[in-house]
Amino acid sequence: MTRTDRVTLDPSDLLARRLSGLCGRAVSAADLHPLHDFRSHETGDDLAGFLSSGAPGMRFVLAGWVAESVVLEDGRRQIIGLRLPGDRLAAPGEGVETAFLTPGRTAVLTGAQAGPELEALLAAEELTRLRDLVVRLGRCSAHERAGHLLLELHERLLRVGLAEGEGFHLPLTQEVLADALGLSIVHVNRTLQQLRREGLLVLRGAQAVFTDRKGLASAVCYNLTVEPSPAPAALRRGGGG
Amino acid sequence: MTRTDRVTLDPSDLLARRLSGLCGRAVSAADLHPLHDFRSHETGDDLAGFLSSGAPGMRFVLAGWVAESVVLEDGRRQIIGLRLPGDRLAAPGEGVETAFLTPGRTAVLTGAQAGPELEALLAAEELTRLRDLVVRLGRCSAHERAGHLLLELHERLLRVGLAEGEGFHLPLTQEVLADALGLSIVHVNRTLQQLRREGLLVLRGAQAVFTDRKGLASAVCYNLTVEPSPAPAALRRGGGG
DNA sequence: CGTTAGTTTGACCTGTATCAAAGCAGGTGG
DNA sequence: CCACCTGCTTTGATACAGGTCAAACTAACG
Repeated sequence: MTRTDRVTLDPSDLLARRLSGLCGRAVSAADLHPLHDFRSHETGDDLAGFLSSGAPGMRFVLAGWVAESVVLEDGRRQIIGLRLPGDRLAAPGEGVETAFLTPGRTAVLTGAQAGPELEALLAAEELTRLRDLVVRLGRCSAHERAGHLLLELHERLLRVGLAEGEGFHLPLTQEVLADALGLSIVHVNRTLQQLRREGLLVLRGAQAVFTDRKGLASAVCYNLTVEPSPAPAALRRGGGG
Repeated sequence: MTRTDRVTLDPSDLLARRLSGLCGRAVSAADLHPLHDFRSHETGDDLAGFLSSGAPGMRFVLAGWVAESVVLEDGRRQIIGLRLPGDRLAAPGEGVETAFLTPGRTAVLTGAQAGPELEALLAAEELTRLRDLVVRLGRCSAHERAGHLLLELHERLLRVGLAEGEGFHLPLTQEVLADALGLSIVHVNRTLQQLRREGLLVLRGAQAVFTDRKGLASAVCYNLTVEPSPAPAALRRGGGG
């Protein structure tokens, strides 16, 4: 149904990959045995009650994209975080709304892995991401913001094996992008067009491909940290259509 | 020397006040016995090495204001956090620069109080503040940003007893405000003027006084959470010099 | 096919940045 | 005590990035 399926991973495998990268040591899928309480979610599902239940364990996204957003009284919306497969879902703060942007799945991790050590690493990572977002919104142009976000998403997907090479699946409408970037929807459209015109990016439906990732990164002050493995032939050939 | 002295508190008392508010239960100054390693700092002192030392315990600001900022290659600067007396100083993340904006003092808290429970509360608080900042930068006008920040600072000072009534000491240049608000320095100036013209605010040197705090709050979508105690006569009379 | 959600385009407006220069205050040295 | 810095604030003129409004286009879907 969605193109996400193209790259399919066992959920434990995806999470193991994610946590290995985070902890700096190997975490095998076997370690994640106590992954349970799998659930499916529809686009738009609000996770508020579900996450505030205070049940023990950590809840992770296994598939689909989740947005955390704040909505002001007059309707302005700001997305303060995007959660991708492998990311932890934290209890939403006061006034924060957490909802799936696509169909997706979640599960709960308990046991030794889900201890304070992991908690600390996840918290640090979220803090870093939030700080980057502050800088992006406070001091970057529309052009930079867009490139910056796309590069970040790509790297995060690479880390969990949901992207290979320079391309990735971007299931976001321009409206969602606008809310994530602090821009108007019309301006997002024009900004993306410019990135394409500059030969930095190709967008075909929900598929995004960097045509000059390093160039883009240096153009928007993004610090690349993940090396893409070369895209396997299967993906490169059959990719878009 | 600075006007901060006008409202002087015992450091343990200030910190006790801060932590009581945070934990939702009384924390007495006596509990904070293991407060030690007091240090004085000058304006501009960079705290990088000092905070990354990995020494045990939590380091707190006792006096003065600290800014955490990120500087891009081309010199653009974004302040991602302001630390006021009573705030914890966390180890700065990659690329984050932590420095005193005024002369100040710090100390280390160890022992039972400085446990994971407090750590969690502080982290949650910092997360909330960072999220507010994201919304401010992403979806608020200059006018709203400025009002929002001033209201936040005032409430934080109220909580530690460094402000009373509607006034507070604001030791920030317009350049620092600009970097905190994601605006140009010139525009900060004009924005503050507008707030004054609207009768919401009075600025006299480094002293800021709200003339219509509730009005301002509702004008900028700020959710007030702290009730100011009425300003004591001494402050109201002698206030400005 | 009509409907709906999303994207794209054009015209126009406004908030904010930029540049340059003038005021202002506190501090220093003559 | 005055003249002179130096850092900060204020003002004016001008340019531009990005917002808003409205409408056309596209593609998926029943």
